[in-house]
Amino acid sequence: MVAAGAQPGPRRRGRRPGGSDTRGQLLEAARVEFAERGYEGATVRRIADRAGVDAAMVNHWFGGKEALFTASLDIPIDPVELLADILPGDPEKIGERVVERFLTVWDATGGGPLAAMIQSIASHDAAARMMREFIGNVLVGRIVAAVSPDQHELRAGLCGAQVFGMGMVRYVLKFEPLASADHATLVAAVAPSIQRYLTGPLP
Amino acid sequence: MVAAGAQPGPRRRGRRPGGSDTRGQLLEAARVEFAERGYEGATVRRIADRAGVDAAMVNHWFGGKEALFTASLDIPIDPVELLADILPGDPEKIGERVVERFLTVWDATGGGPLAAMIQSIASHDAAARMMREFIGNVLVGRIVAAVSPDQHELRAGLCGAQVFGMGMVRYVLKFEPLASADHATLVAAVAPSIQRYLTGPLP
DNA sequence: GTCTATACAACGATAGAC
DNA sequence: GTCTATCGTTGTATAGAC
Repeated sequence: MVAAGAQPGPRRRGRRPGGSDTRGQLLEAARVEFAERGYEGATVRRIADRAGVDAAMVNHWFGGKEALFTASLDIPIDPVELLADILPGDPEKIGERVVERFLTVWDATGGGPLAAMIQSIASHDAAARMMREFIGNVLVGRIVAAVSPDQHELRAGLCGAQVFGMGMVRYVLKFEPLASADHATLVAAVAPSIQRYLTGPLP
Repeated sequence: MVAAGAQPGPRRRGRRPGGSDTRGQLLEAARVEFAERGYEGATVRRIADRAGVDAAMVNHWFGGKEALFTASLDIPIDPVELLADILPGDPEKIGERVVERFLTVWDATGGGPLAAMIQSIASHDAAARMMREFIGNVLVGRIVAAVSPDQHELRAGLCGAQVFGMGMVRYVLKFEPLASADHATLVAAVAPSIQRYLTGPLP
């Protein structure tokens, strides 16, 4: 579609006076768009639109769509807050806190971002690599480092698989009654598995 | 639609054998392409090419790409074979057989189809609905119907979540060492959870 | 003046619709 | 088969910083 006659704001060409943070605004817009639409669904033009700049700025500042994507994944969520909520307390009940916490986070967002993230992971190796490193080194990695006696990486993978699967079935597949079950039911059902993956005996 | 070539000889009674089955060939081609490339990755032209017909046939027979997609999902895999391999034997060891069986299936395909399926589920409501019904009514549904004492749907969802998550982390995310772990290790680690979801006590 | 940030235009590719 | 829309990308002119 051609630009409509009513322009929302004729953007001037040339360098902006003052400190314009185009790069930062592109990053912010990219996080939203990638989260909402996945890697394929998000378009460079739309991200640039949201940032209020031209699409060419993506190439200028990042080199392309993929580079923008990886750059935007630097801090998807705040791990400090998450870990501060999970780690303190009885180590024998950390499985319950993990399940409860992820349910709370995903319930709030409605599952859209989770579906977008899964879609990105499944369709783009770069996204899979990013998420893999993020889960292993930051999210689950720090949990197992804090509470697991051995085999930290394997435990992290098992724990991630259980949490990921629960999110997928509940929020993406929307499989009933799991999709509508309350937190207490799911915590009681799933937490023992998480607890065993984290602190229980492993082969 | 073009009929088979005019053949010399006496006129046959009844339905003519070898009539062109454009619709069926499109379905078959669509299953392969959708499985290999996901919904977005598969193109109407390529499916039609594989079927040996013109792309316009997709519109003619199905009405569009999405309708072809849903139609192609009718029978993704053969559930009879799967269940015949899992159900017989000690009910207390069915968890082990479930894990072993899915690992074998997915190891053989290398995870590509799984990634494509996950991508389709995450990006298309129609795919999610299809898979939900397929899992609930056919795959896991028959397992819980055979071995679970109660709460069949919840148990099916929990079981599906664990299996799905394991496949996602192992084949799509490729999270080590889980991605390279042998079957025995994963069966020993995951089967107890599956077993509890299927036959154990639930809240 | 030089350099950099910016917007605009247009290109080649591709996919879906008609 | 053709048409149209849209994608990511690139080239280029311009406005302002230094």
